[in-house]
Amino acid sequence: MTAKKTIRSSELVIGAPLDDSEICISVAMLKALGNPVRFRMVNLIRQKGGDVCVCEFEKHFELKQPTISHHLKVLRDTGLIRSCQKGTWVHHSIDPKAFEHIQKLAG
Amino acid sequence: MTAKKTIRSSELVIGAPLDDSEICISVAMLKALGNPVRFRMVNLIRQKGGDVCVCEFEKHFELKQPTISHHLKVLRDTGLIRSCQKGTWVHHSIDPKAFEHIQKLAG
DNA sequence: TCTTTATATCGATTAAATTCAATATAGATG
DNA sequence: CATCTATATTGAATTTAATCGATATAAAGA
Repeated sequence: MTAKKTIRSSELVIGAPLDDSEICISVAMLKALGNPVRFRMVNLIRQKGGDVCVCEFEKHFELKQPTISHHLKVLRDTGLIRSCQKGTWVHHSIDPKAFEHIQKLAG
Repeated sequence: MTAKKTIRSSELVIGAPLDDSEICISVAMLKALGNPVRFRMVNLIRQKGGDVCVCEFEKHFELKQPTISHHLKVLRDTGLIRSCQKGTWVHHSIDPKAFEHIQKLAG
């Protein structure tokens, strides 16, 4: 269940009459962040100021590479992070729009 | 896995050096909201302005009463809502502190 | 106190998420 | 092009979450 559509930016708050696609995207984001591994990954990227590669995550988490890769994909698919390939490495950074979106929801 | 402890209110943002209990509480909140049923429940309470009873949820969701009750418990245990018994009915309302917390995390 | 009504809990079933070994891919380098 | 290295994908096993029927509890009213 991926959610790649963009959504309107006004009145996007829990409590407003949200349509199904808005709810679907919002829930996907919150669910993605609502996992301890992924939360810590995002925390790490923010601490590092962006551009963290997969091998860096492997150092910080006692998880195998396919698992790291899986979680990064979930974060990417929900729009929380962006990935950019630089040679063999892939650098991951935060997508600020997603966090603005969550802020509005809670606001 | 419940998370009822209160947490410090300064610098509580993803990207700051969060300790385990802060992460645990934050993740529990996000996970609770990251479910379509619970998201819509919170949405409904906010739309109604608070004080929604279980039977009201039963009208809006095609779920049996034990399931509704279960989801409300998850929302209560993570601090997103508060429940207050009035006679036989139980009224549910938002706990604003939880939403401030989420806003800070994303900010 | 007996019954009714609203909500909660328990136990079982089903569905979904997490994890990893094995394998694939794709860029870099010799 | 052969190989090495970083990352992705696949498929299977395990764990966790969602759902519901049955039943319990607790307040209200007859």
